[in-house]
Amino acid sequence: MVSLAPKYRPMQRVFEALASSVRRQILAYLSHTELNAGEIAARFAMSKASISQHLSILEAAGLVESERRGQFIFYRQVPDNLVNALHGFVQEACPKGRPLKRESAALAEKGSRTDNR
Amino acid sequence: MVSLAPKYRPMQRVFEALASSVRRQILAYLSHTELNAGEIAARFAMSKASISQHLSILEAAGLVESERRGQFIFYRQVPDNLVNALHGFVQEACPKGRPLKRESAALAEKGSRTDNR
DNA sequence: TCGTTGTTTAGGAAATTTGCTAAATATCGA
DNA sequence: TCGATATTTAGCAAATTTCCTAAACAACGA
Repeated sequence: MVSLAPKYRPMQRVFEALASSVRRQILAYLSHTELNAGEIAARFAMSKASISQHLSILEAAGLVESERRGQFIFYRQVPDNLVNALHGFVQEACPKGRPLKRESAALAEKGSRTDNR
Repeated sequence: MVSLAPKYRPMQRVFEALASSVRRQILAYLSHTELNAGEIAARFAMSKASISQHLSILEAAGLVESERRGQFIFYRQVPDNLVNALHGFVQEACPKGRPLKRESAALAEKGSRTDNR
């Protein structure tokens, strides 16, 4: 009988955000550069309104942040947050001795734990 | 205009599987040991039928595998698959120069790429 | 073989997600 | 200030997810 984490916990929001391939693709675009909402929307066969909604979900999950500059609103990844969330998860869910687990453990050792779980 | 990956692609199934906190918790339980369906269900305030459904989603995503031994059906994590899926994702979606990214790149260098993307 | 235990499948209701169009808000440039 | 451009918010329909109960299936032990 585990008491499950409430829905609003950071970890939950992150994984819900990552469940959509559209949102994962947006994150991939933002891994190289920042882009404004229109530039992002132009890369999908979907209305701007829908992309805007996806962006707000990514933002609520703490994975991206936005900044208005003049007429445009630019989006960029929040550094570390995605890594930290995945790291926290891998910590609990990956079998011991697996590569990513070992790497994450090493990472944890070094400090800099923001603990997104 | 990106052509999004079809829904049945491994990566998509993995992230859909991870979107549920129940399923992530199951993975966490299975990281230490294998458990039969009843033992897993006993840890949640939820019907056995529902847990069975969650298990089948995890199995369809390739994250766990099951084996009947007599009266019981045992579940265990499929080694590497979770790590590989996350690794593939991090590869595309995490900003360059971030810790996990560098670690993953090093991992990729070593070969053993199953490429779950 | 029968009854019991372990697990899944079937069917359905409630909640959530996803996409759309239309309308609202914000900024720019003339 | 007006009109055009950029983006979000509102409201809604369709699809999906999640959980439940009841029934079916599988294996054990007497």
